[in-house]
Amino acid sequence: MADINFLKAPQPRDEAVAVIELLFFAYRDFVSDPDQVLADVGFGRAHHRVLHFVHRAPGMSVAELLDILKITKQSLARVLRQLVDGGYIEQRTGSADRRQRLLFTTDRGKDLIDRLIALQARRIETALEQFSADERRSIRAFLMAVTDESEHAHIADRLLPAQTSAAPGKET
Amino acid sequence: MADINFLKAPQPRDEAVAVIELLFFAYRDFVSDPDQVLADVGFGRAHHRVLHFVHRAPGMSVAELLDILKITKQSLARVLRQLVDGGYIEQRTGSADRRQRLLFTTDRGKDLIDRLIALQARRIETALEQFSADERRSIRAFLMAVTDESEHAHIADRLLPAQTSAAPGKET
DNA sequence: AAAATAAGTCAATATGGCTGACATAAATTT
DNA sequence: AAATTTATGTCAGCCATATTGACTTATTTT
Repeated sequence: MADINFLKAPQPRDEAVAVIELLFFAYRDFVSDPDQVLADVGFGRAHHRVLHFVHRAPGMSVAELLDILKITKQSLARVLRQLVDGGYIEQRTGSADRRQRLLFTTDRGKDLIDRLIALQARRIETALEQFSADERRSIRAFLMAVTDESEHAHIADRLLPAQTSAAPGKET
Repeated sequence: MADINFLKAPQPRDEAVAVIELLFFAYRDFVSDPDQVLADVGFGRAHHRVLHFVHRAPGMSVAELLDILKITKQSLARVLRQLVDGGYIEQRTGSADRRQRLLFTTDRGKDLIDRLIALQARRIETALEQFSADERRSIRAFLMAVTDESEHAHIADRLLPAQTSAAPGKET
């Protein structure tokens, strides 16, 4: 077997470097899954990211989206415009704060993002199959730990509950 | 605590979506660590990636590097030229195949990549601290499983042995 | 009324990627 | 030996995504 070495218990720095590279390879391959579907509708990965997060947290403001993506509003502008013009995303004036433009996916947007998520989820589900519930918990906890501490509350509050709330009665 | 939900055991699709997002956040933050250092020398993330992999597998050919990065030679050209012109990477004609230009980091290149790796490794080491050796093995195995199957031999052969061989006598 | 905020826009620029075409040298095949 | 293939480099043009900076409009907060 060629892939035995990475399973060894290496020195801390070596282990970190291995994980750095594994993160690169994993990310490189998993973000490329939707490329063909995106190209067919004339979109890129930036459109995918916007659609994904709007879908996952419907009604989010533009400012919140910018904060998740960590890009400037000028960068978002073109991509969001194309998504709105193409009928994938809808903007509604906020009721509490009428300055806000709250973002929602349309049926068309939902159809597209569902197809994109299916491609990536298949890869992730397959990768997770070999692990126990505890091991999967560790994997999720590790990825969270790699993320900036300051983002944790953000992520847990706005994104992850949206998914666990779909499976109620499943406490701790 | 706000970040309890992601630790729950969710439905397969929900779990996959959570992991997709966690991968996005983890990658987003960990690749940004070296940005300031890179900007100081006038380089970007593309230079970092090239320097990293050349450093980790000294003497690799241009073709091998392209295969790892999954970009075209025209995309690599400018970045590699700047690294060579700046004295960070050295090209030597292959002895077995004189068409090849084998790539090596110079002392200058090693100094820079060492600083960049230190930044990312600190983040990864900190994230790994809370996990046992078995859990860490699972984390590495998961990231490998997310990567295309066809890349496994490549990664294990060319990259990871270079790091475990640096700590000899540390078997299993 | 004044100041701050949310969003949008215009303009210029940088980075990193792409395709296509072509050139050179060296290795391999016939 | 000639023809072909391979490894690399290069020119030219283009596209997608991102940046900074300046400014506008509508709305909310002070």
